[in-house]
Amino acid sequence: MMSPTEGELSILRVLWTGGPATVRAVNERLNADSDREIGYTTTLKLMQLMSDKGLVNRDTSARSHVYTAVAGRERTQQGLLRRFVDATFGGDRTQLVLRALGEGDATPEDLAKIKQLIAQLENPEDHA
Amino acid sequence: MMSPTEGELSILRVLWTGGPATVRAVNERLNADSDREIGYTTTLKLMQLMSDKGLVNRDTSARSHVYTAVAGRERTQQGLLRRFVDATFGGDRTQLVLRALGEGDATPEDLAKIKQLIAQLENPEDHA
DNA sequence: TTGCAACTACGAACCACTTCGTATATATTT
DNA sequence: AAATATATACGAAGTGGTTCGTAGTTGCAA
Repeated sequence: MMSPTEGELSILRVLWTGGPATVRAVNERLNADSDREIGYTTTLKLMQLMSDKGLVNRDTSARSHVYTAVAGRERTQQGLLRRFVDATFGGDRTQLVLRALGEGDATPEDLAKIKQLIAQLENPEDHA
Repeated sequence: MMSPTEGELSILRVLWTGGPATVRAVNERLNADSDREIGYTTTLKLMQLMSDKGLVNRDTSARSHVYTAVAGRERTQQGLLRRFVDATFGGDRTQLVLRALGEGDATPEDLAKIKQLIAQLENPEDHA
């Protein structure tokens, strides 16, 4: 599965969180979230290309086509993460984590979640 | 400070780890690390552009110019990380961390380092 | 039924990045 | 001194992504 570009990713995020949607719905959501005004046909074109690439599925039975994300959220994020950590941290994932936590605005809840995962990784049998 | 592109980043990584270097040295290091053969003039051009952008400093006193990274490693990585986490995880840094750790190949040493940082974040006064 | 609104299709321009060829200058070797 | 190797400079093309205008179609409302 090919990695989405930034523009494609912003559309996938809409479909991941809100479920299947029309071009208009996606475009409005996109414009609601960002300051930049994005033209309707721009979103349309992008979603058509995504359909060609197989990133989304397109239901053409109604006049307004309904698009559904095909690319899985976790798989896609994993793929992008790998590329990013290779390019920016030379593949060292721990460096990435340290840098991400180092910004200092993680909440106690965030830290708790992370600690819990670490505990699981250290003692797999406790949670198998 | 502007964010470097992927190509620029690969050059910065060489300068960060090895210190100031000539175009030839950087190009050889680049080719040693990757399978793709990168032309000498390609590296040259890229480094010239980086000099124009202020990402690197250029010492032209010798015939072979010597380049030094200007963009700081940590700052640059922070900037790229921010963009990435915004685009891919909607700005949720904790999601990024969980995903990064979830791949499952972190060593006990990695986990220890991360735990230590978390401890510091939870009890700042112990390390102030 | 006539006109207006909303939809899809698609070409084309634009932009940033990358890559390399070629020209030219400078050092080094024979 | 001539030939060779190595540098920089720079134009130009290729690529991928984004953006939008315009044309054509379909539904809906007056």
